[in-house]
Amino acid sequence: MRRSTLEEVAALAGVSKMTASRALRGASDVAPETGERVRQAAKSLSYVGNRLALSLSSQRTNLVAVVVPSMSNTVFPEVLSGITTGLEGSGMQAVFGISDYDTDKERDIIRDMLSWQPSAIIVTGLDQPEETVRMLKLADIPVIQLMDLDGTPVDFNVGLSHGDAGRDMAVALLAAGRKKIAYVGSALEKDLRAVKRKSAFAKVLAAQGLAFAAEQLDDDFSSIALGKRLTTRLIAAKPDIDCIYYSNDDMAAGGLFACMEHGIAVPSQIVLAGFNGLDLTDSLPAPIATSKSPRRAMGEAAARLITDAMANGGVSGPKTIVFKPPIIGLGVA
Amino acid sequence: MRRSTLEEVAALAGVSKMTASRALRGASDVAPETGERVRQAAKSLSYVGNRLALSLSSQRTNLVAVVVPSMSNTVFPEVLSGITTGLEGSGMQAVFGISDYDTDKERDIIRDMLSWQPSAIIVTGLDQPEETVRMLKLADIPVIQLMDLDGTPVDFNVGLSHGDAGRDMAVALLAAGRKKIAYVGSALEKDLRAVKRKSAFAKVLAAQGLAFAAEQLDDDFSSIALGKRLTTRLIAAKPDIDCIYYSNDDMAAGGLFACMEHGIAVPSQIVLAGFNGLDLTDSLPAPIATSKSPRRAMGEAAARLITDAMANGGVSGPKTIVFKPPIIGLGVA
DNA sequence: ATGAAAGCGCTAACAT
DNA sequence: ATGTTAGCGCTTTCAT
Repeated sequence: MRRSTLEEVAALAGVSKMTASRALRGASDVAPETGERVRQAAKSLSYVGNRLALSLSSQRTNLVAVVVPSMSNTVFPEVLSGITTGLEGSGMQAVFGISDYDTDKERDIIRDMLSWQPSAIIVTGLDQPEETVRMLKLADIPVIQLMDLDGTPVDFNVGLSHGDAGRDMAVALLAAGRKKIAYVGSALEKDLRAVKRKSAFAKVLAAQGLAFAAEQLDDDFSSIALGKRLTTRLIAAKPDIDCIYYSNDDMAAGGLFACMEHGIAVPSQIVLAGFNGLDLTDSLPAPIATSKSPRRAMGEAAARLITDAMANGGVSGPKTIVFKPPIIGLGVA
Repeated sequence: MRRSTLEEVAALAGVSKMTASRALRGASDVAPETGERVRQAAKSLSYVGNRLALSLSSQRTNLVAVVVPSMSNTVFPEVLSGITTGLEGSGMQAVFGISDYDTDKERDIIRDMLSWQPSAIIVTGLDQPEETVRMLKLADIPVIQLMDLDGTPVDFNVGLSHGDAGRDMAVALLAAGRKKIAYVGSALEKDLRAVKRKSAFAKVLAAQGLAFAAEQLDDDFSSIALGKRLTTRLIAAKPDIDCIYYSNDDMAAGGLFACMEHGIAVPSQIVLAGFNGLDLTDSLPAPIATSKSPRRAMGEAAARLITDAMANGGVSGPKTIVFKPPIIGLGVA
């Protein structure tokens, strides 16, 4: 069954296309009775407007393109959820793409999304290669770089400093009396923000004449299972450490399970520290320290930035929104 | 900076729009040297095609609309990930919408997605109200109902029987010698598939002259924290149970943490059973039983169904693809 | 191998 | 309050 068009609705209602168009958009200047007739006609034909035509004609899609690196880390679904919530009622609609932490794929996806003429675009992080940046600039729409602040933004920037997060965690753990700190990480070639945290953390150690007492890395993406495996390996190789800094909470949670299996008391014997502040962390059988990143809030802030920019016709407030993740799970800070 | 159009590219290359169009699509009948000139022109203008115009004109979007109830349960991101993987290289592109387990919102989102003229649509479950079903049928594109098989499909159907899953788990737990089985659930008014599992489970109990020995329910959506809270409440109220069936694995994992906190041995004293087979479950400090649902595989199967339907011009194989989730984490089955 | 004309389904802008 | 004209940027179809 071919979909019916506005023209058919108009014919059935005995009016012109324009009047039908106005009526269906709840327009101002349509006679109530005419409007009713049009709406009846539309209903009886099960008319569904064609947004391709609408957007091509009106030159506005009200689409917000969003590119995130992954869906398997719960962090990003939460961000997306924040974005959709923040966009609700604005007439804007989010469209998602996944880059798999691959900059080439990211470039292609962004190009693809831009071809749909979105009204704004949100990308993750600010470490896009030059070519991608150029595309984003040429698109001539609000560009929001989300999650990270450490770098030079193209346009809008919402996030937190991963450098600061790593630094703060190092300071906190040293303050808590930890001395022999190991690092456990996943897919560091891909996860640039984890690298930023790690480097800043290491710098604090270095300033105290310290260094990571041991390290376990893997190319796979973070997961509880991987955290468990690497931790098991780590404590076998280096049983005398008193703290482990992980690339994120998934890894740290897996680390906790490894410690439990090996009868290591957490946090008294070894303190475990991650990043994100996943909901999971407050239900765990032992506390792990973490920097609580406001994922939904960042998504909502990005959404608000866009709706504001749309409303004010491009004129807007600050281009950068800074979040500061508190450290939790370390007892008294 | 206004985006350049095909016309401008053509002008710069000194050819007609049509030739430019053909060249950029890597067309068959373009002189190699002409093609090169056009591609140069496009590059120098940073030309990005307008897919609205393309799709409106060609009457094909190659968009696959996907509507899932939630993003916070890791299950759905995994399904989406399976879909995108399965679509890769087919020229099709997935677009996601979230219904928040709300049938009205689902209807609106589906209507909205249909207005973009997708080439196919994937929705979750087959319990859509009549009005939504009518819209789906009228869309006149392949419709895939995913995750569930218990009901009457509109068109294609990929999933597993939640009734069977509940029944099988009940049989397995009884076979394992469990007698006093409690139920812990979340948001059952919304999560119809969890209800199907629960009902089928209860039916097996009834056939043995048994019933749930206790029950803890909550309106909130499933989470580890909620599972922990409800389980704590349950074991306080009814300490003599020997098994708990949960609405899903998140809840069961929380249940495990509650048991650990209260010194209850899992699985010797109480067996915990969930649903999904989340990756998390094999890293946990004690085993929980679960039905391992093939989430990525279901997504990929749906994607393949679509690419096949597109390729064969609508003619295709079976309309239904059945998955059977094995029960794991119960020792010998 | 290339081009011209027509049109996809809608709205913007200008009538009336 | 309603209609008319033009056109969004591309592809399809038919010429050449």
